[in-house]
Formats: sequence, C-alpha cells, structure tokens
Amino acid sequence: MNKEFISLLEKHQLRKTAPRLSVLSILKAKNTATSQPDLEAMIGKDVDRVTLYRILKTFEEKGIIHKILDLNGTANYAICHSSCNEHDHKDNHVHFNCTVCLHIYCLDNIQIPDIKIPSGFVSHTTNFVSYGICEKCSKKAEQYVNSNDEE
Amino acid sequence: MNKEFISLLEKHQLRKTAPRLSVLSILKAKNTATSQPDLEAMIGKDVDRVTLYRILKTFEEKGIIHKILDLNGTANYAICHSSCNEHDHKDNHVHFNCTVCLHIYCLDNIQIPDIKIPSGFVSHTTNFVSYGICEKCSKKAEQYVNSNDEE
DNA sequence: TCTTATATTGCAACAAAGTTGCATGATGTG
DNA sequence: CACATCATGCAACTTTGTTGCAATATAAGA
Ligand SMILES: [Zn+2]
Ligand SMILES: [Zn+2]
Ligand SMILES: [Zn+2]
Ligand SMILES: [Zn+2]
Repeated sequence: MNKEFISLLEKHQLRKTAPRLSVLSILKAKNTATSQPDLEAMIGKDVDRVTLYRILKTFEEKGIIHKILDLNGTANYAICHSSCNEHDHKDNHVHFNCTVCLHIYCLDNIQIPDIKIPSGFVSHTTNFVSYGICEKCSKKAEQYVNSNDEE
Repeated sequence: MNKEFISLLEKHQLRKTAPRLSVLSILKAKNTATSQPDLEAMIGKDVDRVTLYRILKTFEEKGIIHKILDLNGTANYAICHSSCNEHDHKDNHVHFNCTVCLHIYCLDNIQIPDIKIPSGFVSHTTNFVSYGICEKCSKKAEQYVNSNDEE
C-alpha cells in the first residue's frame, strides 16, 4: 500500500519522507477533505505545524492534492484523482460542505457546469460549492426524530 | 442619498450611526465586493476594527450584505440587491474573482445553475466563483502589449 | 560504504483575520 | 429629560497562514 505513495512521490521528484507518507495515507483513507488543523491532530506532534504547511503547499503545486475553502475560509485538502499535474489541475468537480459536521465532500462524478460570463472577462478556473446537510447527518437527524416519537 | 441608507437601517430596526452609514455608502458606491481590511483603510481610524467587524456581521445576518470568500479565504462584502432579508438571502448569482487586481465582481445577472447532488444530501445554498482576469485588467494587458509593439 | 550536494524539517518569530468581554458612550422612546 | 437598550472602543486572545535560518535527512556518485 505504501508503494503507491512512494511511487507517487517519485513521479513528482519529491523525497520520500515519513511526514509526507503520513499525509498521503491520511488523505487517501478519507472520503472528505481535511483541514490542516485536523491533519495536525491526526498525525500528532511528530510533525511540526510548519512542515505540514509546506508539505501541503508542495503537494498542491505538484497537483497531488487540491485545496477547498470551507465556510470559514479555512483551507481543506483532498487527493486529486487521476491526471492532475504541476501544470494543470483538472479538479473541476463540485464540492459539498455540510453545515452540521463541516465535512467537505469531493463529488467527483459531478462536473461544474459551464456558464456565460460577461464579455471582456476571461475565466480560468471555477469553483462550485454546495452547502447543506450530508447523508450521514441527515440519517442521524432522522434517528433522533424517530427515537423521540417512540417515547 | 443618505435617506436611502437611513430607511434601510430603519427597516431592519438598526440604529442609525455614523459608522454604519459610512459602510453602506462605501459598499453601495463600489461595483465590486470589499474586504474588511480595505474598508478599514477607506473609512479611516475613526471606526474601530472590531466595530467594523460587528457592523459587517450584523448587516450580513440581516440580509443587507452578503459575504464572498476570495482566493485567500478572506471575507469580502457586497450589498445585497433587492429582496434579501434576515430569514433568507437570495444571493444566488455568480461571482468573479480577478486573479490580477483581486477584485470580486457580483455578476448579478448570472444565476448559479442547478446541479444534481447525490441522494441523501440536501443542499441549502450554493456558491459559484469564477476565477480569471476581469475586463479592466484584460484591457490594461492589451495596452501594455501595444505600447511595446510601437517601440 | 562513505561523501557530498541539496531537499526537507524544526524552531522561533511574526502577520493577518477573526473573535470575545466589558466598560463607556450614543440612540430612541416615552 | 430620563432611562433602557443598542452600539462602540479598547484590550486581549485564538487561529491560520507565512518567512528565515540552522540542523538534519535523503539520494546519488565515488
Ligand atoms: Zn454532515
Ligand atoms: Zn475535490
Ligand atoms: Zn482585475
Ligand atoms: Zn454578490
């Protein structure tokens, strides 16, 4: 399993270090994007805050991960699928930000629709974030309602 | 002209104070969203940073202004058009963030398109930001190229 | 394996934005 | 004009992002 991450680092000419492998395995295991503070907590204090910051910055520049800003403007990171590289990210999928658990989901299968922008303006990238309640939180809410009904 | 702002404050049961009127007149005069730091600079040190923060927070809650996060996750604010109120903002227009001048434009005429989200997820709001080069910056770039040709 | 150039990390220090509590002052109502 | 309430200013603090520099780990070549 580690081989996957090692070859990923090699592909981008990055040295294989413990902190980097930790970051990759954490991000890969989750189906939601992760903020730096959360990553810090998960990795523990073996890795310095600044190191983490720089790892994330490097990974983003190399097209290994992409950044999504949450409700508060805090950066969250998720693995780029497939074919992103240093020169162009193709993360043109929609993101869903749950306002209850605050998780950010990459909706990889949902493409950002095209729009017409005013003439004179040139668009390079677009960002589409949907805010609401995720599946897990919806189910929890249902369960809560049901358990109250039973009483 | 001030009457407009005064009645706006009255409508929302907010006291008419100098700092609030300043904020409203600045935001209304601009066709781009404004960050809090910029507002601070424009208003000057008559108004405390925290006061400004609270004014913006109140205005946003009342549906007088809406918040857009820029590239760096910094909050920018723009007047809500027409019919927003305390209970629902209807700011479902696309925003354009210029990567050169960093201005954020409200594209009031361009609605955010609907998308299908996975079943189980419930969306309440959506955010669409287009990043690129705005009209002004495009023209400046053209002029620059032309002036170089002439030499 | 040892050596060396260079990439990476840790620490310290700082900057920017957001946030809270509390005392003081302004506003609007009767 | 008095009073209740809203709004402001100040101080203090948190979180996130960022840079410089010295110490260390990595990879490649001898
Ligand atoms: Zn959720
Ligand atoms: Zn994503
Ligand atoms: Zn511009
Ligand atoms: Zn807008």
